[in-house]
Amino acid sequence: MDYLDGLNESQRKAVEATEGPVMVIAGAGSGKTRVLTYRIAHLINKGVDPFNILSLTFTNKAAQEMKERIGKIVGFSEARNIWMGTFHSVFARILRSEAEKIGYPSNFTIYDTQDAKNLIKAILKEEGLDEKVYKPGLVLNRISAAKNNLLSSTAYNNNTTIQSEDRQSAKPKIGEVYKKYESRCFKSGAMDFDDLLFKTNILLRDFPDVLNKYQHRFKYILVDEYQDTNFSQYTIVKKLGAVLENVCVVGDDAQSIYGFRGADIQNILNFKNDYPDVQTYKLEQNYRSTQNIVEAANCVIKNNKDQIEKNVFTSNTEGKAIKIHRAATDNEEGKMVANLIFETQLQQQAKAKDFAILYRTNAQSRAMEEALRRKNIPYKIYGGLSFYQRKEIKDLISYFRLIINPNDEEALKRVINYPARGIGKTTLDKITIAANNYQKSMWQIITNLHRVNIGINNGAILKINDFVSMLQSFAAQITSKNAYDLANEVATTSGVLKDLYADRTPEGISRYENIQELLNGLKEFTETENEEEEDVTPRGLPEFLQDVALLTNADNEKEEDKNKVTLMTIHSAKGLEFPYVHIVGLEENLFPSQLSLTSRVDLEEERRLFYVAITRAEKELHLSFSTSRYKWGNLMFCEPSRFIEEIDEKYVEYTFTKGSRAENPVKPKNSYNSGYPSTKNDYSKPKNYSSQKKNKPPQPEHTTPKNLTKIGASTDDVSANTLNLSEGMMVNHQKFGNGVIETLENGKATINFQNIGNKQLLLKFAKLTIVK
DNA sequence: GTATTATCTAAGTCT
DNA sequence: TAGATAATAC
Repeated sequence: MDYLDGLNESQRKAVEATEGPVMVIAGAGSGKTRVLTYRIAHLINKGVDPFNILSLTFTNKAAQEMKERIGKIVGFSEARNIWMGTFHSVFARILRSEAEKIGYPSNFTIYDTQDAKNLIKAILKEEGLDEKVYKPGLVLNRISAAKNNLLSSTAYNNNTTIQSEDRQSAKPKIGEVYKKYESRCFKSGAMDFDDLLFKTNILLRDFPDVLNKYQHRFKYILVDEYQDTNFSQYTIVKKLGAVLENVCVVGDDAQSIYGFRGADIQNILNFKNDYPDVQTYKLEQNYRSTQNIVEAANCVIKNNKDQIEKNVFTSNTEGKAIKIHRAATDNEEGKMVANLIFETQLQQQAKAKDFAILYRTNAQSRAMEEALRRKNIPYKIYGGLSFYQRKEIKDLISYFRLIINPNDEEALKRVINYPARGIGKTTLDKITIAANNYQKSMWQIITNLHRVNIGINNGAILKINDFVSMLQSFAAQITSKNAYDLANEVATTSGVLKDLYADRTPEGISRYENIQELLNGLKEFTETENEEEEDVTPRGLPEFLQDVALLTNADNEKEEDKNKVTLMTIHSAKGLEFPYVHIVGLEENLFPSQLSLTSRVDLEEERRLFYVAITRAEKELHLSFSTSRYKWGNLMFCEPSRFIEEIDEKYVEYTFTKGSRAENPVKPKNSYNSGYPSTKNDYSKPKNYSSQKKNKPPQPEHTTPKNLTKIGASTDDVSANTLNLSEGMMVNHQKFGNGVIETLENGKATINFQNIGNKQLLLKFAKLTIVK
């Protein structure tokens, strides 16, 4: 089999060891995907039915790409039958066909984080709990962690450790919220992300026949990125593989970066305890990166304690030194990176798609975007708000969701009064209370208003009835119309299109366009008539909706986005590679994150994150930091990240003089290498300013004038206003027109406007101009 | 009941 | 600074 010839010794062994438990420890860039691909292809060539292979990947995109690669070896008609996808999407699919067993409808809704948070908020309100104490995000995290450890709300409430934890954090009612949350989701026929795994576990635990069925269906199980599985996922794999034990896990403990999501690095460290006769293979040769990059990554990771011993090496060329850049502000950093990319593009004939800018937090993308835009460098951003999470899209999709599952409470609440149809807060509150009283869903209440009097006045009842019959008429068309036609009908009849069209502001126009884009997507979906599947069922709305909630931006990359600079968080860069990589924002409290500094475990995860970031690079790696940065609206000083220092100096090159403070960081050519300072961490930052304090720092001495005005602009304007104004002055306000200042004290002014009389304004917000 | 305006608070990573 | 929510005006 000639496809095996392209593999090295250990890769080949890992591919050929098809029977029994196998663990592949794959260093970064060591051809892990290759092994997985060939292993599956090899199984199929050996006669294994693709339907009997379950391959769990970390993203849907990875699954898609792998399928394509396997298809090229064994043929696409075979490859498409493999069960392949993320844990979430594969088990969502299985849950749909088995849902009734656990009391769910097969058309259950998948709640995304937004939906889940909204539900938590509603529950907090009903329970009279203070949102400031019980922060919805935090409560949800707690519930999520519980589910990932397979704790139901009952188990949560009976667990003394957890209860005392919650009491100690002054949030003893989280357990009750969890209980309500659980039952509300159930009543709504909804599962959140964690439920997809949690309920799968319930299914496999309580229904031995189902477990048995899947144990024999999935004769071969492969799990990619095994180091990032949580207990819930681990248990699923363990159970499914318990009979045949053909479980192959691939991963790298050094790249475990999802601890916050419950991922347990012990799963991979302890794999051999679970399967004593495991065959272990280590892939240690890196084919991706230059020697400098590989060695730098090794330097960094050796600072961590817990790890499986391995020696990642490469026979690639030494490559260029890793460049370290300093900037004065976050915007400067953006400019600098944009300039570097621009220059490299010219000098090395590189394409835009060869570059990636990686950051720790999504908020950092803004400065990068702006700089790239100014230089006309095409870019694309992953993460942040996905298309499907935009308000207008979610609104329309909520209609779709309701058509398919009318009990979906979060969808109902979103659209029952959007566009405005006179069903206000009071009415909604009454419905909610009734739903809770009768233990029914909101939909069940509003479709039975003629039977129970819950104190809604007749006018409102009429409006509700209109809404209900509109939805019912949509639902009636579900089989007769294809997804696009029905969606169009919904968008028009519901008034969503009209409402968005009426808004002619630029944002409004873009919202309208987004809806159009969604409809276009649906059209395409409808027209690609299941060409791959044998059965030619027309694709309706239910099929489209099935796992929209699980889609991310990466999953629907457009053709025109192919040749663009990639901007993403390091987390989402996992598994990817780029010739030129810029890691930005290497500052203490940002990377490593401030929240990680108190525990060794968290700090080690940050370090692994840095390791992941470094090892994305093939040819060139640039690290940059800024000496000041906006945070929560304040300019703060930053210290360079400790991670920079962890790389041996022989692999790096500073593009500025560490001791001075006057370098222009944009021009690396003649400024690097000139004299390292003897003291560590001396990056010319004034020592008396701690980045913890929210002091307003002095202006950087040698930044460009342009930048200076930009930093100071907003604050200066305000203070100018405050300083120059005095009582009796005539000022102009954008909306209120001209008026005379009557009083003026601590940032507040009472102004007598000619048209509307007295008004109190905060000078911080009011954009006043002096008339005389 | 709805639309506009003022005020508050938040930015850690993802399915 | 922005988005979410509370307060206020209509």
